[in-house]
Amino acid sequence: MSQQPLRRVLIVDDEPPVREMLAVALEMAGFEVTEADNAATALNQVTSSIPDLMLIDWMMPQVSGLELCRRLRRNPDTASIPLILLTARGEEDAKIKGIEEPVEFTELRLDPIGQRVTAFGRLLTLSPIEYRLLQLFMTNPDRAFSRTQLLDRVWGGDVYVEERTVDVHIRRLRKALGSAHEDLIQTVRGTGYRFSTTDLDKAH
Amino acid sequence: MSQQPLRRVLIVDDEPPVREMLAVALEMAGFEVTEADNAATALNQVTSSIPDLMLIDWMMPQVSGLELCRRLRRNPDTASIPLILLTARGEEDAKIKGIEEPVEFTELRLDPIGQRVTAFGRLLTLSPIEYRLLQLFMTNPDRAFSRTQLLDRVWGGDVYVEERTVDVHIRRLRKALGSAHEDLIQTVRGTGYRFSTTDLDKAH
DNA sequence: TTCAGTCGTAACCTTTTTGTAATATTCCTA
DNA sequence: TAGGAATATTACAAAAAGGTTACGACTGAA
Repeated sequence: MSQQPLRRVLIVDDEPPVREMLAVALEMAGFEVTEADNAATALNQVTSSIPDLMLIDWMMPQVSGLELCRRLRRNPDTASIPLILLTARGEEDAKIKGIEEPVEFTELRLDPIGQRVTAFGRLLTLSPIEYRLLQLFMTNPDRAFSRTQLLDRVWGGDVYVEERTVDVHIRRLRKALGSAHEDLIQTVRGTGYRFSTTDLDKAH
Repeated sequence: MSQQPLRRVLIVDDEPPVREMLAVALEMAGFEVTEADNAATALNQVTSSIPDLMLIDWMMPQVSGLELCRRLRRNPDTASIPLILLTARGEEDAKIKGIEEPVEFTELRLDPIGQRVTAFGRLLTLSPIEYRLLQLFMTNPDRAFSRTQLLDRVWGGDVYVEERTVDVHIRRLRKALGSAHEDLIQTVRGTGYRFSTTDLDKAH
């Protein structure tokens, strides 16, 4: 590799580990890396210094990668930045589709486009955090999340709130879901919470 | 975006949709894209034409992305190609480490993603310590652990608890596993415990 | 500015988990 | 086969974890 004119790369990804991995790989490859953990920060950074390339995570809370691309394209100053959307693999595809397609379990339906949740066809009222929590859960069923993971992925990596605060929001979410669906949010003792419809019979 | 000297990009990914997506994005960004759906093909292509950058999927059947990187680094001709390993998001990391594949022995199944254990398909109720004990055992079958080792690896190195306490938890774990699986947790007299499906003890 | 909706925390309550000690059993070997 | 050592079981009180509720601080819209 003779020259290295493509120097500055801006990575936009809400998940620190992924960002870190990419950053390390790119730095080892000789690039100058800047990071942003959400679309807003990225847009901000871009105005002050135009990178030569942007790596953008498709799935991000609040403003998705796709939306970030649109905004960049809309602005003449940033319209010509080469963009690479980082998508994930196999099981992740479902998650990506999860942005555009409704997810449904046992009459509980989450519509990511309209950002609405219905139970038996009736609209539920969820606060923003409750909605994002539920979206994370429903797009990752049967997966246990620690409180820290939930904070990272629902609140965002840069805020500091008590872990116990998660419990309170779980409580609020359960309450909002109503008796018919509240047990879909299961407690994983010693760890955190999990969304699951398979309530395998307890052996005893 | 004045010049565009970094032209040729080789994408190595076994999944057509992901490859396609990256290819389209890169081509729109002005790059010249070549594709390979496995490590062998990639190595082959690289010898005939050295790309300016390679995007490599970490998780590929047969030869993993990481292994492909090593091979490229080993060869002086390809050692200096900038590489970007495409990893998936958060949860994938754990899978790469191999922690997350479900483990199963004789109808006893432990699912690390959901943090659940089932016996004959029915959910078992395990306390956090019991779960961690079982996970250690099942991921290290046929290996005897001393009480001290168990304390270190399940409780963590910084706590002080009596060694006898391990016995109590083994008892609880066996009980929770039920008669069909309790003997999988074998006592190694004078040493500690072991998880095994083969009962080699009888010989002497 | 007011009002309703959200949030994060602290406080308090309930349930589960855990560590130990005390007591039974089982093993081995003298 | 008896005795001592190593485990298995049980019971229980303390500690930890999670559930709930209440409340003050914010935020935005009216």
